Amino acid sequence: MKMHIEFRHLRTIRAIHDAGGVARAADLLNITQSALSHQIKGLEEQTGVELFIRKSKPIRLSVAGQRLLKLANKILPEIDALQSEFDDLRTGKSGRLHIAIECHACFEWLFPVLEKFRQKWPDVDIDIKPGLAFEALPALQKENVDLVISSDPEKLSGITFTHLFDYKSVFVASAKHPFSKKKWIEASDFATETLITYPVDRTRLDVFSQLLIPNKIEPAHIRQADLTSIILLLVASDRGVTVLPDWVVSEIKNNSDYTVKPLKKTGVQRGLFAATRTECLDKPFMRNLIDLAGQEAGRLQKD
Amino acid sequence: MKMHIEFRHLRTIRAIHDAGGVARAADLLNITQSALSHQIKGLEEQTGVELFIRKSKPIRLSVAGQRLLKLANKILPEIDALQSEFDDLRTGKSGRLHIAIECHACFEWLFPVLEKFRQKWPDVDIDIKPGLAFEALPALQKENVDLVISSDPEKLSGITFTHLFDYKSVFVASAKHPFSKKKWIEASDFATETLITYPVDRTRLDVFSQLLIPNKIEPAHIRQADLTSIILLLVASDRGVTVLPDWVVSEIKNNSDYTVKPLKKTGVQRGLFAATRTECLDKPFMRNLIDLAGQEAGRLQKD
DNA sequence: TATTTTATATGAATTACATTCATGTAAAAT
DNA sequence: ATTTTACATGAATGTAATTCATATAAAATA
Repeated sequence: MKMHIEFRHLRTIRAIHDAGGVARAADLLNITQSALSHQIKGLEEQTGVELFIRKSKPIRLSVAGQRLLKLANKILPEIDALQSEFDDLRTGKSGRLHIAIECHACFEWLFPVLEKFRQKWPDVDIDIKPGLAFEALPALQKENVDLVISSDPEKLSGITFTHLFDYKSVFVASAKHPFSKKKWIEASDFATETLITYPVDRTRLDVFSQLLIPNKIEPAHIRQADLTSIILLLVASDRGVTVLPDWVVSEIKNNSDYTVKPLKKTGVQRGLFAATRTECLDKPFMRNLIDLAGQEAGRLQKD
Repeated sequence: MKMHIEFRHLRTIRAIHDAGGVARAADLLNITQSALSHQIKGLEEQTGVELFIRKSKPIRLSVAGQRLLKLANKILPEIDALQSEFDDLRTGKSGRLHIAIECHACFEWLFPVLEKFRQKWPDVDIDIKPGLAFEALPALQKENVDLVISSDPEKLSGITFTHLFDYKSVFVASAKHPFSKKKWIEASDFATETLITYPVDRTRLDVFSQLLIPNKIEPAHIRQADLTSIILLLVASDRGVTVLPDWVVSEIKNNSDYTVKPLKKTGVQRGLFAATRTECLDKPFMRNLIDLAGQEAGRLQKD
């Protein structure tokens, strides 16, 4: 009889020990006594050792049997634990939420959202994957990430874009800057300026994608800074100008150090979207994250 | 499809991960690709979670799949370890050696034997079970113990008695004791004496079973001591007399503090036996223990 | 001690289910 | 665009686990 040790056998050993006999164990396992008898016989042949002492009548575990029982007691709870982890995954109590962000400024509002989220869904594995500028949506399709924050919804099979909020890209300069007298800023105005941006690809910056590239304008200089607060510091000290989402500058709108102007006469309006695999929208935690993001956006807009 | 997580699945997950794909894993496991495909599909239905990401072409483990892999890497080595432990048990490299001793004085020569044995068979679980005076042989039959040291071989089914050595039970008293003038000691001589014995049942003491009980003699007093050295100390200071195996007293034979006499004119000769379950004699470590016991006995006799 | 009861073993039949075979489908590579 | 590679799937097959019917043997009981 060719046969491996299987979980069935571990359950059997445990049951025979707990129930104190094959017949009672059979009841416990909803199986016939005969099946168990065959089973342990097969197992003994497989392993080559006697697992039971058959000289007394409810049979007892031999030394080898006790060793096997020890393993059973170690292993069986682990599968049970695994199953309940899987249950959590299935019901959406736990899961993976790896995020790619196309829009760099979004960190500003995303972090508070994730903080709230983390408290509500402690079992969800949250991570932000950097360095996925272009590949963010393919990565989403390939399940390398689970959420992409993007301003450019595309029609992609299996991917759903959920609108979070709209914002305007606005020009920010020092209050002393000559452009403070202008009503709005045109693309050509940048030709003589030092533009301060996040250190990411141009295509991910609204000022380029919406204004400078279409108009084929190149700023006089470009300077990069990681953090929004650093950018604003540089701008305040007149080391350059920048373009930021309106909700980022809302806090300095009434600060006399800065001047804030719309881009073009009409302004540059953009939307922000949460891209997910469509089936992931069924997961409670994913819906909840999108809800929280919307709420946080509303809060920012009000300021 | 009703199905449990089985070791097969753990091996499969591991193989798919190691080989980097279902087809290669199938080779590794000497099974068809189709079988694995069915297998993992069944497993996913059972567990209720997707274990693989099928959007890329060699399929990759999902979060849940990685969790399962972790369990596989934890559990699979444990069965391998168990199997090799079972191999040791089967070949007799390891095993259980629980000993019951009917004759209390036997500790004297058994301990050095066990010490040698322990060094040669480090994987054998040695223990001495106390409190099995009468029940020693039934316990042996029921596999509660594996070796009984006994002076009274019986014909019992499945039990083999191996002769270890013969010894004489001899009378020991202080050199100042009046009996030092006697050629030998009779049962009736004990009627006036304080007899010092091990604190065990009379039937396990040669002086009673071979001399006093058959002759219906009761010593004047009985005093008990655990250790042979204590008994000899008491005897030396003339607090009583005792009866011990000759190999126990060999070391004090030429000591002028003691007088040693045979029991009865003919002496009381006894044999010592190792009782084991017959099938256990096939085990190398059991034969070796009996050999070692014989050797140790020879050494004691020479003194 | 004999007898009944309880507990396990076993051979044959059955059932369940894992595997294979043949083929389809879809992603990567050329 | 086409070929190649990798996985999926339905039906058939084969194997092994389970059941059924019954034997055997140890404990309990009378």
